[in-house]
Amino acid sequence: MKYLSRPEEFVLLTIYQIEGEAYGNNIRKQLTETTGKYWSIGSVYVPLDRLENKGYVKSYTGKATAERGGRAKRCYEITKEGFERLVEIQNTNKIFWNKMPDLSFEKNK
Amino acid sequence: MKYLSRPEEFVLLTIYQIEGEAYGNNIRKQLTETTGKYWSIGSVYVPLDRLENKGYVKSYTGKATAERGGRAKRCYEITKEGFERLVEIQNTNKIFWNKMPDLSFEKNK
DNA sequence: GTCAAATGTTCTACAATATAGAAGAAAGGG
DNA sequence: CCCTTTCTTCTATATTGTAGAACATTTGAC
Repeated sequence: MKYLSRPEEFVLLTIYQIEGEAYGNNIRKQLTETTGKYWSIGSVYVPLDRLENKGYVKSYTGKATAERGGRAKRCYEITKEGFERLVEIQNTNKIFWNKMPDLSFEKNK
Repeated sequence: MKYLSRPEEFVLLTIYQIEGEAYGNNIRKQLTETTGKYWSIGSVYVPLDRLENKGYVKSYTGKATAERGGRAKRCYEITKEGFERLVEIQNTNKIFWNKMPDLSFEKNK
């Protein structure tokens, strides 16, 4: 097999979707909002590191212009390889899921 | 967080999709066919066990009527809890992916 | 200046999962 | 019987998940 894990997928996808600078804290907030679930610090930063090691994202030091203090941001952008992974995941999702009806509807039958 | 892992998701979904008896070897063949990738024995059976431990599937001993000998099959069916998980995954996929254009197309722009 | 608050990241560590494949079990055909 | 086929169990290592303490940096208030 060898797909990205779910957390890696969601982090990667979030970087792709965020408009403007995508950095750890930011990504974490977005994930919390999108999923409505709690994301610990580690469950964002660790996958981020691993994605970078695998070459799917690369980082640069963000502008230190924080609204109210704060440490320098480490911003991420997706690489070509990372993008290709996303395409692959999207295709896999299609294959597995497109044949499925809406299950939350199905449930009530 | 706490979603099912990818392998668990795919195995569970495959059980749902298979018509007739869903047992390990069967599921493995189906996964290979669906993804076009190699699935080792363990990468099917281990998630299966874990899904059962978590109560998302339950098993029963299948009919020993093999076409040409063979050990008794252990067949699986999805439980109510397992189905609810699938619904949840489908919803999460929707949230994350529905806003995305077709990336394999996007790539060529 | 210096202290507290705000914003971010690094690091560590243990739990859980992924993944491969050797070995074992059962049934049928010759 | 024994070989082939079909199928599962078991085991073991590598990789990921997940949480949060600790640390770093900047700003505003006084």
